[in-house]
Amino acid sequence: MLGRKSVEQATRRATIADVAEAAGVSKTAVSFAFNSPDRLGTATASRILEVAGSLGYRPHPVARALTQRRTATIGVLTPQALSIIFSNPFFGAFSEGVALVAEESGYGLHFISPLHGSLANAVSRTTVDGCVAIGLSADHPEVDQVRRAGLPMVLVDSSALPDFPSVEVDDEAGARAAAEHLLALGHRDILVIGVEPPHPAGREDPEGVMNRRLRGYRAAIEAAGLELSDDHVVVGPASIAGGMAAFEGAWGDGLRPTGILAMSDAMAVGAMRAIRDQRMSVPGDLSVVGFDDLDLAQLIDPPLTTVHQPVRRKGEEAVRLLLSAISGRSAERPEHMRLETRLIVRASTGPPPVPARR
Amino acid sequence: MLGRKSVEQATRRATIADVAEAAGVSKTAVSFAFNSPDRLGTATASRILEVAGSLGYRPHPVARALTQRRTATIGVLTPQALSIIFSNPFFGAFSEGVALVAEESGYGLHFISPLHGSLANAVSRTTVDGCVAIGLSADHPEVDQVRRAGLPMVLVDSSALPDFPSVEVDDEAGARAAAEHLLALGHRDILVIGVEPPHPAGREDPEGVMNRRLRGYRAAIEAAGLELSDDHVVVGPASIAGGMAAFEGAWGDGLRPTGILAMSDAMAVGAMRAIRDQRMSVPGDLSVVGFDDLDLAQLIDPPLTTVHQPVRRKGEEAVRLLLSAISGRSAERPEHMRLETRLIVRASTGPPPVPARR
DNA sequence: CCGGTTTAGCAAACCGGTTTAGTGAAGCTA
DNA sequence: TAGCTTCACTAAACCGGTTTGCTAAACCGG
Repeated sequence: MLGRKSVEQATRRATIADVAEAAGVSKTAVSFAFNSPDRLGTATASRILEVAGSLGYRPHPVARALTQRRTATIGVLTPQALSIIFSNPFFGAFSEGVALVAEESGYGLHFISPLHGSLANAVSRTTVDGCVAIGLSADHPEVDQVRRAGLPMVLVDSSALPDFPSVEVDDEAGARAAAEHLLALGHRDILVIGVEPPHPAGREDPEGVMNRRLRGYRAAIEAAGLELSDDHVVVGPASIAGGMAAFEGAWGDGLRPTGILAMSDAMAVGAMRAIRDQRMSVPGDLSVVGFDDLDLAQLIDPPLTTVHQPVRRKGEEAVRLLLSAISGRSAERPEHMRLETRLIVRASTGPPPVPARR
Repeated sequence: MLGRKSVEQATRRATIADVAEAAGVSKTAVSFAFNSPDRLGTATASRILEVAGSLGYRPHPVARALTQRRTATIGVLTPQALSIIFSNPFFGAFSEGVALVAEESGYGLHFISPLHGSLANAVSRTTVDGCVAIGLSADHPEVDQVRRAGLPMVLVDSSALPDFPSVEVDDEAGARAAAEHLLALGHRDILVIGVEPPHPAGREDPEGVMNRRLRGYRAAIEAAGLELSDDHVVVGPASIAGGMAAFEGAWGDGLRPTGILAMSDAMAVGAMRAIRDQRMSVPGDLSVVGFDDLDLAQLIDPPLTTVHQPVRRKGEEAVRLLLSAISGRSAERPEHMRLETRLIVRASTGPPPVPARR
């Protein structure tokens, strides 16, 4: 019975014209009854609503969005497939911040990934009032398409573009602090585990997060009179598995560092797991420093020394900037926020082992 | 300069009529050029596309959605605010599965939470082709609204409704296996840490996940000739903090269990942390069993004994069912899937300590 | 060179709402 | 009781596309 009923309703959804006819009024009146009841007589308004209810009428959201030029939705642009993104705890924390501000302002969230290869393509099919792009390199062709579409956008963790507002953190200073910490403990042989840029290799953004952090590491290392050679920088996807693979690769190549600088907590955790698999201990044999300071970092054993960045707040601020751009009350010049990072020392770092075997 | 340019474009976005006029053709021709170029002469089609490009024209997605009656978007309905949901690793894994299937079918993802209190309200404002609802109790009034709106929907982890397809797991069997494991190890005093239903308290769903798992635990305990008293069941939000608080509360009330059955991995982790704070060890002093088997479970120390459920696959299957409902090729009767659970024994469980103090 | 079929393109209707400009009746002032 | 407002409501235009039905020209075989 229910089944049949729902089939009938799926067949033909009630429209505003149906309600108008059933109630013996104009479409305008029905629209008023829903949107500005004070423009109607009390009796008429409530009768219309009643009729509408009995017909199961709901204003069609798409039609409404068309006339109001507003979808009450913001898009989150990600450089990778969503199925990869959602397994990344960093992204979860970021989304938390995004969701918090979006929700309290009555906006829904739409996640947009490079559908069938092209982000621009995906964006142009999508019904949003504006979007937050995370980790998009600024020279991406997609960015230009968005610009031409006239869609408000805020960039997070991208090299800043003058005409879009942006939110980033002081990656370089954070990275430098992490490296200085290891150096101060006495480490001299340091391996950097970097996050692989998701973009099709080749065009690499010199202002991307990867390179900014690398500059910080390198600055500290060179200030100590040492050198960071290219073979001491390995990369992989920003995941636990990626961290394991990166460490195992380097170890297999014969590298024997005493300290590891990982560009994400997830990779640091992966490295720690790989280290344990080699029957070595953290921080006894190797020290590990992460980046992000996710919940994860305190959770594991030993708790991870890492560079804290306000991931959640990045999401919040990005949406705030976006909402003000959408409402048109944005400043003359787009705002560029740079948030702080700081080193959190926990138990995954210590002095290097006394040189026994080498 | 760029700034001014983008302002101008934001002022007035090119429409299909603009392109038609500039190219000296009809709106129809422009539409054809984009959607079925073979209905136009090759020269005309490419000229139109060129003109469109120079004007920065993109078909307006909302207008397109209106005529095509399709938004290429599916909604994910959550019972709690998104800012809470995204911090839950269970949800991340579930979303992964959802995203995987949605993306490969060309659908975008829209997350819908109880905006301003009402989920139904949020749903009716949202432009989606169908939705996946997770953890919604079936007697929710929202469900009826969705039914009346004629929107295809799939229920996950809800008590199944006959006229909506659904995906669930065998919670009861999984819970029973977990309890039997503790009992077999010799535990006699067991504390259950349950997930608090997110709904406004009062109306509790006897077929909800919480109660299904509780039945499983209870069945095993009673089969062993013991009893699970009400004060040995504590609840809290399904998070690490919730697990800590739940254990601390019970301990503070004087309970001294030797085994803990937690209804989520996150709560189990929280309990383990609280136990360590009390200077006790897992599994030496207390054994802990989780539920879900997230990545988390293998990551922590000691690795968590837990009930595995195919979280990610739940997301995948739910979207598959939804897509077939959307395309109208759904079966006469909605399909109800029940996936398997199984106990994974790791290192967080062991025999109870020999009775020393008591 | 003729009737029939393709081809290329257009005008108008349509999707389902919102909004503007206006109309007739009732209420109020003088 | 004329003239001005206010009230309750409506017809028609509009948002920006797609789709249907049609026409005129080009093509074709005989």
